[in-house]
Amino acid sequence: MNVLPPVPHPLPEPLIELVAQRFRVLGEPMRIKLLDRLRESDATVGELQGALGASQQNVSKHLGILHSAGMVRRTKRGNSVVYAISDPGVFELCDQVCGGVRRQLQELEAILQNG
Amino acid sequence: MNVLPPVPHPLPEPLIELVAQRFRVLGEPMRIKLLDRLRESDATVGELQGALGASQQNVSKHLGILHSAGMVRRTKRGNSVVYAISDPGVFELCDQVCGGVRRQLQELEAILQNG
DNA sequence: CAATCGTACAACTGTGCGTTTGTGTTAGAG
DNA sequence: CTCTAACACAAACGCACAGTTGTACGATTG
Repeated sequence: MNVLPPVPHPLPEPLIELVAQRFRVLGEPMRIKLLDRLRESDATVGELQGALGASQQNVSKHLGILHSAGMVRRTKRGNSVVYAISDPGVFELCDQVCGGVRRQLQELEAILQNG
Repeated sequence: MNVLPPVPHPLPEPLIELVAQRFRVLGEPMRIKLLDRLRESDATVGELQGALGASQQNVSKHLGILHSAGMVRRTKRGNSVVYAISDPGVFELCDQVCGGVRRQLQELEAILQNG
């Protein structure tokens, strides 16, 4: 396992592009829901479709995007395709953002109560 | 300091919306650049404009979005307005994503070499 | 007070992305 | 072999947002 050197500053242009792209992949509620559901357990397209109440084409498309981004893994099982999280780092990201959001909400609440 | 309870699953709809929105704010190269520059030190709109080679209106607009998201802080200093990072958690996010991207690039490289 | 600099705001245009609709492909059942 | 179900791929529509231009506001300077 090789250790990565620290992130350079300023960030080189192509890296910025990649980072922004990765954030953009997570900037869609449907994809957050898919990942959140997959966090519980692996699932087929049909199961995800039922769980989220979305059309098959829509689910499949977003799963394709998540797959292109290397966040989920595809496995054929009989007639179905099973999806699973392939990069656990996504969880930390989401948790971190969730924490940040809730911290902000708390601050807002505090302001509303004290002001 | 109150401790936040662990994140519930499945994520409630409004929280998902907020999380996605937050990711979307970071899904724009210009805003990543602004944050990356502000990481070095606080700066005025003019300074940021010069450092990034963008128009003043554009810089101001993106700073406004970052400010609405609570990621940067505004401070008046004489004739100018100084912007600064207000949520250091953004750094961890970016670093984490940077790490993830570079890890992926390394894997790709390894595949290309061994395949 | 007038002039200038820095900044924010509003209207407009173009484009990228999400959604929908339709079709192709593969695996299993009869 | 035919039929059906599950999934992926492709094209069209519509919306939301990034970028540009023009303008208005506030502060500093002379």
